[in-house]
Amino acid sequence: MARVSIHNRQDSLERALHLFWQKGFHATSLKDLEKALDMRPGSIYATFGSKDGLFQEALERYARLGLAELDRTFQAYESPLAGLAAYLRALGGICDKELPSRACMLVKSLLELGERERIARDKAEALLAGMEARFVDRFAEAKKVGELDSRLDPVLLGRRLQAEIMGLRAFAQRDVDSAAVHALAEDMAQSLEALRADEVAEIV
Amino acid sequence: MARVSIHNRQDSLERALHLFWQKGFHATSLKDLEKALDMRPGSIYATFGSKDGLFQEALERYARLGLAELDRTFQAYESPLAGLAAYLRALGGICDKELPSRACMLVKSLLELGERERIARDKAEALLAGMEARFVDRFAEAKKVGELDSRLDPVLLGRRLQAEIMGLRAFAQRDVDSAAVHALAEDMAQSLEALRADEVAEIV
DNA sequence: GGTGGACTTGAATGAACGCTCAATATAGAG
DNA sequence: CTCTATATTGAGCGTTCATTCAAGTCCACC
Repeated sequence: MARVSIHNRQDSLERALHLFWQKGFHATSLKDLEKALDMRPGSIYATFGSKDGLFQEALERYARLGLAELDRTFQAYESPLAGLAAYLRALGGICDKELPSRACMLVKSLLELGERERIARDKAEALLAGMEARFVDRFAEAKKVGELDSRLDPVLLGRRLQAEIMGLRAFAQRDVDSAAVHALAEDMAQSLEALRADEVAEIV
Repeated sequence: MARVSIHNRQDSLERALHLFWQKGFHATSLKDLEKALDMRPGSIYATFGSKDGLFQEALERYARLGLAELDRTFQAYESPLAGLAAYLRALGGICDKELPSRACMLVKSLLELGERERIARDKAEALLAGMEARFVDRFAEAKKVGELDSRLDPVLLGRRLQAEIMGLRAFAQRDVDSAAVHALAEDMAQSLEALRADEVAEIV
């Protein structure tokens, strides 16, 4: 038919995600994107529509990859609580990885975006709600299999866990040493494991 | 001598703080500031030097007010743990107040600012470290008066508390209802109170 | 080996950005 | 009242912003 594209859409999106995650929406200019994607403005607009559109797709990709990692961790542990604790401990090693940012991109977006970027902001909120639901679901599962005391509320626990993760990653964004982040994550993981029904029984 | 200023520096700074806290550094333009401060660019630059300079002063003011409120809460409670729990519960009502943002401005800045605004970023980090130190100090005090088991580490507890607050306020930034935030804060407060030495004894 | 059509290019757009400075206004000192 | 010192003004600086589009490029197909 016609000329074939020299760019892989997924790959371009991955590079854009890297940049947006690192610098945030406002601080990432089209110049930056042109360089990172090795595309001229016309191509970027033909492919993604607008800077906002590209950002929203990047957000979705970020959340999709994050959820996949979450599920991978959960599937590696039969026990829901153990899976959640393992996820927390894995987050403790976030300083040792080479990432665009140690903070969660959804939280960065939630805090950065205002009324003028409402659509992207709402998307970030929705994606965060989706992650929260995943946590809630695991706690509900833990309750079902008797790991969790029946008096505990999975919704509250899920929110609390998400809040702890947000805090952990915001803390990691500071220029602190890796050991401190590991210690904090370990502490959170232990609190989580302390919810196990047989242990809770002792203090109720 | 000469013409007297028609603007109160503190008042101008307060208005700038309001704007920066609400919209963040990048999304706040000089046009916005001119309107909010009712000052023309020349006056703003004569008074504060630059947009960065104004932002840094706003950050400092924010932290100073935040620390003052912290200390006010602590002084209202003889027991360190009770003071910390009260501060958490007060944060639970953050949705009911009219604030520029429900998220912490220091965290917003930490997540938003990059290499190009390094000075302001470092300032935000330092101010966060200062708040963390305040929490650590209260936990150390709790340990000293025997409220806290001697095996617990005040530094870790302080960091954990700060992380929880960061998470709580990031959660509150989402479009959730006030009751959910109250419940989350209450849950965190109860975890904190469960650290009381006499209760810890039961599970150790 | 044209030719059609999708992809790419990059100069150009107007708007918005942070910021400057010569001009102006104003109040106290003499 | 005049002079002087400082505060304020706002037009305008050069730059950068996101975005557009006419022109050019290249491949599949006839």
